[in-house]
Amino acid sequence: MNDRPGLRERKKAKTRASIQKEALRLFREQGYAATTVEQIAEAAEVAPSTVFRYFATKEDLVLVDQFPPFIEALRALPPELGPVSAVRRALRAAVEAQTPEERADSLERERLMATVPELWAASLKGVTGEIRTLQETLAAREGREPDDPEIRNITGAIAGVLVALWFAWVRDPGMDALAEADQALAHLEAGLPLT
Amino acid sequence: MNDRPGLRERKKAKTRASIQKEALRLFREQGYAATTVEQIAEAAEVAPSTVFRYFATKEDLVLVDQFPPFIEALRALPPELGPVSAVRRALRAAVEAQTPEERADSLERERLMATVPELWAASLKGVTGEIRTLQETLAAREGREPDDPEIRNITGAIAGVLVALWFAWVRDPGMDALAEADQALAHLEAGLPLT
DNA sequence: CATATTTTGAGAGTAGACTCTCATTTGAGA
DNA sequence: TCTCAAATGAGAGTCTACTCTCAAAATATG
Repeated sequence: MNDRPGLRERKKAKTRASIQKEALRLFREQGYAATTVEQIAEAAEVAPSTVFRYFATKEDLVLVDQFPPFIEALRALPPELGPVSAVRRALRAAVEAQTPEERADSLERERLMATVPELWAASLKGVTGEIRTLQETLAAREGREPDDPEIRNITGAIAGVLVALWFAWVRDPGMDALAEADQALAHLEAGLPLT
Repeated sequence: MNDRPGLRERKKAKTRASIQKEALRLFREQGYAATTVEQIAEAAEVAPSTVFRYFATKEDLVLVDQFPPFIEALRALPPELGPVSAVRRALRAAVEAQTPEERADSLERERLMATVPELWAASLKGVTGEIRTLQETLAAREGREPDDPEIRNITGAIAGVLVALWFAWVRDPGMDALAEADQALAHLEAGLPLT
């Protein structure tokens, strides 16, 4: 009847974290495809079969959910706000809710994913699901069907603008991603004028 | 000195087409992952190793470049047109230049690519390059740098809207993809109002 | 301490994409 | 028809993600 997880649970969490950490390091250093599960197991000092006990597939070693906080922030915003404006605020809120450490970590991970084609590819299944969720959430805010073409276009445009920014950021890591994202969404909200 | 390719070349083209055709049929009927190269070889009445002589990887059986015609159409349009409007016309021009057969074929292919995560992932490297090309082309039309944030946003929004439509179309193959694309771009051009 | 449960390691096994080799066939050209 | 080069078939072989089994080790519990 102990709140604190027992030794067994703590050890499991540690093992899991260690496997994932080593995997990401190897992926970064030598590429996704070129890294075998065996190497990961060895680096994490664990048997290969243990890796599969923690992560069903190799791809799962990369996938992480940072999306729910954003969606929750979005759902919490009043529906009077337009979709783009709401996304803008939710994004800011979600980022600001992270500790600096979490933020650095997720930036590194995003960077890794965008840099290594195999990883970007591997994360794709998740990304499309996330965009679909965004679409459904925006639709709900406006009291429309998720497949409403206008909602679909807006969702697509938001995602497209952010992904384009993501790629630009990868080429120039110096930029302030959050500020740029805010500006980009503002530009989108204004109807994408060429000034 | 015959213009017409010799028997050998014609046979090769035929074999290649036959392999690809059977592969697409099997993918459609029983799924991509569930179809083995061996089955494809058998259906095309060819040895498995022959399949790999024509297509370096299983993924290559699906991937195709239809992008250049579109970009050329875009480059040919007068720069007075706004970016979105130009893309709209170029898209229409590129599609209309296809024979009905080519069109049906590429729709089928697109469908497979959007449906099967491995393929969508495999085509990703190409897609990102294409979007970059689009961005550069639009920038040139406007006399701007390719990395101009406004150009980047517009390019991202166009791509996002079209990709969102693509996915909607996959869920509902009945829709007229070209007409919908035209409408979606018109909506984008109007600033994505919610009516 | 003793027993029950969970987790792990070791390793054998499967499937399927992809490679290589070599003998055989087939079309090209004189 | 004869010779040469290219294409093919047959099949053995590799690589790696992923599965399964079972016994040993670690941990929980009384």
